[in-house]
Amino acid sequence: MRPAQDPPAQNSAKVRDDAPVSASDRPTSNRLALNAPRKSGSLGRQVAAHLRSRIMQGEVSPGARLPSETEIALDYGVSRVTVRTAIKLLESQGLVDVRHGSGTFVSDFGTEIKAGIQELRSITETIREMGFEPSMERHKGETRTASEHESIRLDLMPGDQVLDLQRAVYADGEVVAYSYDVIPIKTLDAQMLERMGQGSVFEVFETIGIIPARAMAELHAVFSQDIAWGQQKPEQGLFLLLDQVHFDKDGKPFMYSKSYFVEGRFQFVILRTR
Amino acid sequence: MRPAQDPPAQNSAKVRDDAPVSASDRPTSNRLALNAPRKSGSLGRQVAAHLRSRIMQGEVSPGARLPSETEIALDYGVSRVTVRTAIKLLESQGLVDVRHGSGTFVSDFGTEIKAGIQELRSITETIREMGFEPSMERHKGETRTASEHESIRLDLMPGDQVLDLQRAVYADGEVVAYSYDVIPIKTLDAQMLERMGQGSVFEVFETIGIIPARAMAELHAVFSQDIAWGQQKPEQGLFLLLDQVHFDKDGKPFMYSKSYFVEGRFQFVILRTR
DNA sequence: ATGACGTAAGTCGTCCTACAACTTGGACAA
DNA sequence: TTGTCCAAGTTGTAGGACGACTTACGTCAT
Repeated sequence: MRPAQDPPAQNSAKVRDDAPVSASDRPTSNRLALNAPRKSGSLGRQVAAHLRSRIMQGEVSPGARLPSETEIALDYGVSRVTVRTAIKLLESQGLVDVRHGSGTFVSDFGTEIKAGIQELRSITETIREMGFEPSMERHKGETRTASEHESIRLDLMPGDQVLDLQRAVYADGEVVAYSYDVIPIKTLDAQMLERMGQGSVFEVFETIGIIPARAMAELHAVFSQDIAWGQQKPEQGLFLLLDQVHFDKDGKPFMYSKSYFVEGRFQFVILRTR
Repeated sequence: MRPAQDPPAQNSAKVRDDAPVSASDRPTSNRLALNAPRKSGSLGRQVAAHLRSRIMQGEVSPGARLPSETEIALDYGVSRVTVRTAIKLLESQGLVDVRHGSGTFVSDFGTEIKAGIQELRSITETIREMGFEPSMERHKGETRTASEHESIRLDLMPGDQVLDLQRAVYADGEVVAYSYDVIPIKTLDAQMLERMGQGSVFEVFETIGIIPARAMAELHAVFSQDIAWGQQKPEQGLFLLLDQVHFDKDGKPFMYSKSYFVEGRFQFVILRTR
């Protein structure tokens, strides 16, 4: 799985149009039209999310200048302070580049990245955003007692029960990863347990009010024949392991997952900023 | 190399003192005392850097509340707006947690992370910050013509010369990574070329005014016997490859590096935020 | 015609003041 | 004891103002 993204033609011969995007071919006002992404968080975050989606959809091309903060503020009907917090957020994500006295520009990477590691999304969602059709196959889904190692990471009492999910993740029918998830069943009923196995676990969590806020992950290279299974089991046995614990906004861990990405099938891109 | 950091005792039985840090046992004012980190960037960034170092040095313990924005503003002699931009920056780095109506709290991770992938630092510097003594051994250091692949990534003309650096990176005398760096020699003189081989290449770049602003990296798992060399060559042959291009603030690529981290010797921690 | 210079407009950075939205803890009444 | 309400403290947003920086453009001397 290597989405549309060869050696990113950074800034070589790329045309840079430094003129702000014309306002003619888009709605005359975005006031109160914060409906594209979901409607949560502070006003600044909402504006950030909306700007983000506009950038992602290519309304402003990479390298081009955004409208000035004042214009955006008028456009959305918010104060310039709010716009600034929104832009600061996008800047910290490497999506835009703010230059004192000059303007705010869409980063040359930005739009291509999307699936950077630093953004907290489910694998399923990431695959879909990259233009592939995600699917899953459940290999195992049973409740058992948490191991000591898992109890520590998930902040559980000894003997607590967990849901052990083992699944293969596909993109357009090709296996890209093997997922080993462990979820405390404290706050789950039978119906939830069943739904967990189907699609994205994050969507299920969302329905019960658990929204992921942070994840603490370790990266490892793994060489083993005991990880993959099924028809498409890759012969090489080389994986990139993302070993992570997910936390909600209150800092409570709600899932411990080991994701083994088949080397070469999934492109990990990291944008590091100062 | 597994620095002091076992299963991070997240939020289990950790004592949370929600009282702001007392102002008695530290300088009564931080006004104009922005000397701890280097003195660059906007005022907001300076304040952020200073707050960051204060947090890192444990002046405020994880989970504890920071002084209010108003207090900090008075303390540093800046406006509350500036303090807010600083805090927003720290929040985006996952260092603090801002709660509306309640206060700003030091993240439970925060202080332990430091060496996350997302922060742009040299390997040398990272090792030092983790409490080890970094050293290097040069295996090769010669100039040659750039390959086509390298020319594309570094935005070079065909036939341009590059410095090919092959080094082993040690932490407390133990090899942790093998570094393959490619640097265009356009803007380098003979003296610089010599210094490149010694310590951190970033320090040399800094002296000639090139400051890294972004890096675009790919992650891969690699299994090969042709990467390591020297006395301590690990027998396993399993590496985590960080394949990255470094850019300065103007978006010009100035180095292409492949860093092969020996699996198990170097802990990669990623903090993902919403 | 060409280049250096100064000027002015545009944009982000910072400041000030004020109020709204939210959280927390304590006072108070049932 | 329990529940409700209120007040104080903190972060979020607003509006206006000015400083710092960048860029484009016109002027002027060469």
